[in-house]
Amino acid sequence: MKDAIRQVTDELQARGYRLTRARRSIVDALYKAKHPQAIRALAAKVDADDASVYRTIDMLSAEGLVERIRLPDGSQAYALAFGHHHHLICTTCNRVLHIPCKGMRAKLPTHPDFANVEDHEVTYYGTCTACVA
Amino acid sequence: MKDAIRQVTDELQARGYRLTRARRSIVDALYKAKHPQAIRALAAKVDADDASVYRTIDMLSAEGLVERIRLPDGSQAYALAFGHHHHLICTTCNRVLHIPCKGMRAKLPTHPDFANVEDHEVTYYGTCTACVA
DNA sequence: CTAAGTGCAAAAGGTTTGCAGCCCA
DNA sequence: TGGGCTGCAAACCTTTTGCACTTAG
Repeated sequence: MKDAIRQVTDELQARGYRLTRARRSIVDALYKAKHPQAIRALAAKVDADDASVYRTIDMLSAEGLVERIRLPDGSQAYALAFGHHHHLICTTCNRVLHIPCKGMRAKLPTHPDFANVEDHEVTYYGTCTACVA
Repeated sequence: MKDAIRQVTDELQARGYRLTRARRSIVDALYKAKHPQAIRALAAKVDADDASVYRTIDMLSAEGLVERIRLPDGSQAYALAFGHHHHLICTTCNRVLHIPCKGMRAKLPTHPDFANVEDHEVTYYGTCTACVA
């Protein structure tokens, strides 16, 4: 499954970005992490300067290669972007689970002041099995 | 419609909080604002110290009297809390529109590692009529 | 009257930025 | 080799905290 990393790095090169040690390290860490990573957590475990981590995450985010997840406490975490999906977040341990999006074309909302809907984001909050003690 | 403010202040007193000038000013500003307010924007227009604004927003948030809205750029904004609803956010001007939640009991998601879902949050992104130039 | 709440100022973090040097293509 | 990136360090901004004073109840 090392292909997930290759997929991102190849894509970066294809888009004209250089493949540096710092960037490899960051993509690698994002891949290895089982859960979305807070920027500071990422910076701590990566072979790159804090500034580079911020710069790289901004870049990957802008390129749509990582997705930003907003945790219940208001902080943000990042993960390699996959297909469109929704999140189940455990309000106890902040674990993030994914559910594929089945498509909601049928029930897109309408509003007099809104012209068109381009994207959507759904998050469910609850308790994961590990936290129901 | 001054009742919306009274509703919050009365509720605060009922819960044992003191009704201070700073708190009045903050609730008032949140009410008068047509759109959700970033903390710093709020602090700028309010008759209270920054520290008090942070403390008050935290408190109101914890009491469920204000809701936190996450804008597409990752920043957060606050507004007096109403009934449960979803958001339509214009990705051009950041305007936030509300749609009442019709209830999604029927289609709550399931996941082997998740015990129960207690809450949900839905946001649609698109363009508002004012921004489709 | 008296404790909750405020303002002030300092400290603590987090993020951004400028720039000299490095190193990928 | 050259320009994109990086590391470093300083600057910047936001948020938190301690404490003496104020004030709502």
